[in-house]
Amino acid sequence: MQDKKKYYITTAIAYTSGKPHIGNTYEVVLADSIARFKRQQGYDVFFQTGTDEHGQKIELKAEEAGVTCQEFVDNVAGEIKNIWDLMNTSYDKFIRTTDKDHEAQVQKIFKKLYDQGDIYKGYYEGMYCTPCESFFTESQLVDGKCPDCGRPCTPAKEEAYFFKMSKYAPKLIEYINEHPEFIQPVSRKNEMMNNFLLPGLQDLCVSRTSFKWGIPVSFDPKHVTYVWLDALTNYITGIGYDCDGESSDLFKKNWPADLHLIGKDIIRFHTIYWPIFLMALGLPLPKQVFGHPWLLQGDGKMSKSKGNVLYADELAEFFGVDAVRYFVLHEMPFENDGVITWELMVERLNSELANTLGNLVNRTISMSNKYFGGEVRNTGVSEAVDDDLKAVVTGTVDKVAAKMEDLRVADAMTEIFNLFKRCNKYIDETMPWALAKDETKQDRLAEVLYNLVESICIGATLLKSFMPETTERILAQLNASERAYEDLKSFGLYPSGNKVTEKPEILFARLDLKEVMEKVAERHPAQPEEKKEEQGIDLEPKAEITFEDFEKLQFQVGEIISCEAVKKSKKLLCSQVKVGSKVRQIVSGIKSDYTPEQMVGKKVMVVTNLKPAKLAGMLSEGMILCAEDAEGRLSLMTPEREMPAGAEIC
RNA sequence: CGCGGGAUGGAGCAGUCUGGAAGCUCGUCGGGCUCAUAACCCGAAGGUCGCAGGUUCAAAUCCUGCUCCCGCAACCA
Repeated sequence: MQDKKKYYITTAIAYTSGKPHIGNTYEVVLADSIARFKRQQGYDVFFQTGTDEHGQKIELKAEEAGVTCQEFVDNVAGEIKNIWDLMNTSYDKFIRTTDKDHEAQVQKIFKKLYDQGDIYKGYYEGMYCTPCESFFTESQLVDGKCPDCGRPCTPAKEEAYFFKMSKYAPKLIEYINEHPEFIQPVSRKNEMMNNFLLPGLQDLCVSRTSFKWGIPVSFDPKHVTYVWLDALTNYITGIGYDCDGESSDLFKKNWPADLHLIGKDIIRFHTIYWPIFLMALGLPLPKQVFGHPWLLQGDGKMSKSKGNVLYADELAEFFGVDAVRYFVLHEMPFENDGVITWELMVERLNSELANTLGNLVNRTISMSNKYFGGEVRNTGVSEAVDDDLKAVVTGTVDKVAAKMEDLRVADAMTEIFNLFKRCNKYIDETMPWALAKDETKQDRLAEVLYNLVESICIGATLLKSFMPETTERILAQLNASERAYEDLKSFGLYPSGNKVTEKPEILFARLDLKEVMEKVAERHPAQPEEKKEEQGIDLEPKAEITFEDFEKLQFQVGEIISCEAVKKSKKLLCSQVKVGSKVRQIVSGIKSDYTPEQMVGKKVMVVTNLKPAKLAGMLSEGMILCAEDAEGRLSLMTPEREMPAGAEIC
């Protein structure tokens, strides 16, 4: 037996800052369908996924939750793994970046790259704003001042390690040009080239001193490894890479990866930084990186109060695991983002899964039982109509394979469902119920049912990569075993005389949209707004101040003389405000609640001794005060009686 | 001129790279059938392919300009 060809596929590792929603889950299901299909085709597949567990954000989240970082990530990683398992994903390895062997390897890699001169110690050189504790580049400054607070910045340096990206850029450009299939979809390739590679790469900061939750730099422990060198390397450490040359057999067999499946948002890191790291380590580059689109939630923005945040486990509870797998795989286009809503889920489940597939299996089994006591016989009494059915059925595997080769998973599934639709049509063409009434046509009737059962077996086998459980359920009902991949083009392998189940089980029950929506509403009651008003709004109390502190503030009535929207900004209005005899300019973030026309003529409460600042390049001399409710709606504070501009508020 | 994505029959999308009869699913309407989960099969209606120019024998597709949406970033003194 010759060695099977290997296929190493990875997903991006999920960040353990919280429970993954359906969009995150989509990626691993997509990878799973590809991995399963490759296995079915006879590849020796290794499928890795996992979690990315370091960083400042996790440090903060853990602190909020009142637990240690380790406890926090253990918890979330467990949750992620549970969802991956629930979705029936067949990963071979679940790596965590807090795994000891990963951490050790990252330290070695860091050291190696440092020793060979690719990583050097340098400084964030930039303009530093002391009060804001932030660095800015020259270009970020507004009139040479801090874009945040408007105060002057001073040149400063902070120690950090950098990776010399530019050194490898020419090699990478050459590689990408010579391997057009490397970046998928192809449209992304130009984006990377034009925006990043051709203009010249900046060196990448690979360490931080501002937080602790990370892998320490072994020779300089006040630094921790910053995300990319830590996270991206999971693809090699997970299969046993060792940079001292002691790599495992698993690594030797599987590297380079055949496919990194990632979200379109991190294409840059996977097609530029990661290949360059690999070049520096002297390793071959992955064969392909596919930046898939996103699965968005419909109904406007994702919002907990609207009750429309979708999680895989809850969807699975409503619809079943395979229905959710079907949905995310089938509804996701190749290049553009897909949409998921409860309504669409129900529609797909009813029309494709229940009507087309479930009903087909059900009616076929029912007829076999009704006419032949469940026995399915191949009588050889064929007619011309059979030919097209057989052609479609036996031709499907190649079509599916072609689509999968291009990673067009949704299209591959459509091909399989075309097979099932063809079967439904075949039933109408042959009208078994009519044959049943004719004594002389019993053998023909048997043949028709045999053709159907055989077709369904082939279709069900093809479905396995996408809906593994459904495949099993169908085959069990047909009392058949899974077909070998190479037999999917051979029609007639279902054993003649075999018996199907007596009681067909409903594969997918139709759902009533209204009922589902009611259940959803029950579970996610939209938070009534009135309730909040009744309850009032409690704020985090600020530290007590003295009267002297208060006296430092000056409030006055201001009259808005004119007002216009600030270009380049979605939220800002720029008002000319008369305070006393002078007019000053104030920029405020209230565009969402007031139009410039509404503002003009209003008397408002103004903080007049606030240090002027620049907002979106506009000078703002003061602050117009507003009340804000829980939804962020604003209301100007205006005097209850007529008051002259400039009147003190005290 | 911050970055990016989008605009195709009522809804959701494909087609755009590599110009060449406008397609899919759902919905609507009409018909057929009754084995089946009121399902299945056939047919029909419905589109200025965002707007305006240009290139071409030919443009949803290429070029130019514009409008409107949506993310992200920034900003809510």
